[in-house]
Amino acid sequence: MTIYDIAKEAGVAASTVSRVINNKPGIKAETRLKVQELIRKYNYIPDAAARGLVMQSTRMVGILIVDIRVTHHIDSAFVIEQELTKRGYCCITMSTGPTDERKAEYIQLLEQRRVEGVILMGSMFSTDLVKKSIQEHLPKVPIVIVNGYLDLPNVSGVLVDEDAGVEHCVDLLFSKGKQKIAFVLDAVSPANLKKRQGYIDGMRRHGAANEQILVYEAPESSVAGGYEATKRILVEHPDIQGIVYSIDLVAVGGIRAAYDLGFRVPEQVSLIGIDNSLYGEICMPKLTTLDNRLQELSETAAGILREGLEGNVQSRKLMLFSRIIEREST
Amino acid sequence: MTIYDIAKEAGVAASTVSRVINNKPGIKAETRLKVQELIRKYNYIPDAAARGLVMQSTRMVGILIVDIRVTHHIDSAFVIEQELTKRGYCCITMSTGPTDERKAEYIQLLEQRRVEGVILMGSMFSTDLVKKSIQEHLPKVPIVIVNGYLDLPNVSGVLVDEDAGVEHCVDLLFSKGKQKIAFVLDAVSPANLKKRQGYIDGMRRHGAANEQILVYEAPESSVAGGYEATKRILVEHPDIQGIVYSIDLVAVGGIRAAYDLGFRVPEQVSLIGIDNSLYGEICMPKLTTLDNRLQELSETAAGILREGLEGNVQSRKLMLFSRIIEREST
DNA sequence: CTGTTAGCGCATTCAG
DNA sequence: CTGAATGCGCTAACAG
Repeated sequence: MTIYDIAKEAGVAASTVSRVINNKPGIKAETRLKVQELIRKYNYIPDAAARGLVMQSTRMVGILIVDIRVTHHIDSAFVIEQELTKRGYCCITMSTGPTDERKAEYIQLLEQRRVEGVILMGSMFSTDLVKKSIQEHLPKVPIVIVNGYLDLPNVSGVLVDEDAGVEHCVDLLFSKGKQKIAFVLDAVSPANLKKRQGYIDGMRRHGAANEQILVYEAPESSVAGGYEATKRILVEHPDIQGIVYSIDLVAVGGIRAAYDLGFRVPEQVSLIGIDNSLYGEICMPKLTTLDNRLQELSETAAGILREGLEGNVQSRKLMLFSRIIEREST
Repeated sequence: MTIYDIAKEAGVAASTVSRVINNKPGIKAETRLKVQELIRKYNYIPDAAARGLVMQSTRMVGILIVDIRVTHHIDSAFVIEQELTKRGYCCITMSTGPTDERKAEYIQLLEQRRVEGVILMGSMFSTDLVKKSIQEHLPKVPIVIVNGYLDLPNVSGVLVDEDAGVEHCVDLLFSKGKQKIAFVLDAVSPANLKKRQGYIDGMRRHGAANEQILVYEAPESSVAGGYEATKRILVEHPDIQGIVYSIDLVAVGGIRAAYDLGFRVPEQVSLIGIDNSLYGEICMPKLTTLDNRLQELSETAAGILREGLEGNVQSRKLMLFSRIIEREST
């Protein structure tokens, strides 16, 4: 079923059908009605690709995520998708996987689909290879990185001051008399390195010496990973008083490890996560967490992309402020 | 940049460029090389929409989900997306929201994009309005419903025997001497009604009278909803011995409610969830849960859709078997 | 081995 | 108010 089929049966030209579909003025009410009736009769809907070809506009945007199963990423994608769908855009959301090569490839896939805008979810996209791929394949398309940044004229970044936030976490622990504090990293990403730096700066500011800076890396970004890392800390430093984790998911494994090894939380050791995720509300005790403003971050990113889609493509860099949500684990 | 631009600079015809791009045989090695060089020079990639128009194939599939933030739905979508992306399809994943009208509208959106296959995630899509919309808009496109079914020649369903599974949960509780058992429903969906039926059948089989069938509805599908419902049960029936929940997320709220009200789990009251989700591993005690085989369900759905995409469109109905994973809450 | 031509489904001139 | 012609970027059939 095409406009020609409709046109033939209505006894008009295809252009007339096109005009009716697009609500263009200057059509006799009678013919308009006849055409509309046929459109309804056959449930006809114009082909978006064909229309896109002539209009030079696909009304598609791409959302690249390392792994859509990660809750804070998909939560953010949800917010952005809602906003863009409302404005008539179709979002193609893809899981790239962790490797840089794949991320670059997926940018190429998006070029192939001629997307008009791109969201890159997470600091993991702030890499040189991604930058190069953007320059080669999407040099003009508005791109927004959520919690990341690349210095390119068509790329914007919305960031959170997670480094300062972690520093405040350290402050909070010190204010409760906890001075021996460790930091657990779930993976090496720009965002996590910033968090680690916040930990280091906070500790230094409180007069910690080098050997009092305790950074551990979880074997994987999971509950089990947090469990393992925490067990190691608790064994190697039984007098530890506080642990800050790069994400809630891993912190939640830490809570279990502390319980299993007989450490009382928060009396003996205080635990803090990052993300303000559902995980932190489910565990026992409930997790104190650094809220990195995912909702606002996503809304802001969607807003910037929307401006870009409307023609105002420029590079911007915004910063939001994190805050601590204190619950039962501190 | 189009094939014509490449062709002109290479001093050949557009069709020659097309042949090179598509690796067609019968091109002099010399010209092939020259064209390939220019393609690389300009990072040229053919427009998927234009190609789709002439090939009559978009290589796009749609994945409709009520809410992509629901973990078991997005986990399933991930598996399917991986499989289809690997085969060169581009997935457009959309959150429809809970209303029937929106679900029907989104099916229309997918028609507009001329998708070649559709995944409908969850039993919430087994409704008359969705069925009608499929008949009107996508009567020929292969469609697979994950954990749902519609009687249409182009629609397949992959289901889990969650009713029998819940019956086994009731059996498990009885085997531990727990006879006073309630069931909590997080929402009214075909799948949840099946689960409820399993509870009722199980109770009846163990000789329960009507007044011993205790079905509660959580005010919302969330931790808080499960908390509220459980509090009500515990207050109205302080001698309750077991509670089965329609999903882990809600069960996890129940664990907290039991703790707050001073009920010991599992000694006093045993709790069972459904989904085998991460939530159940995070909470304390860890949740016994009915594994509804999400992974296999998704793989099977992807497999059936793949067959449909390859031309073998037919209506099929498959059933997988759930199993109980016993942890600390029973 | 390669160029010419036509057409995929649509919107947009320009005539009338 | 409406129709015929053109082209968006691409592939395929047919010549040569």
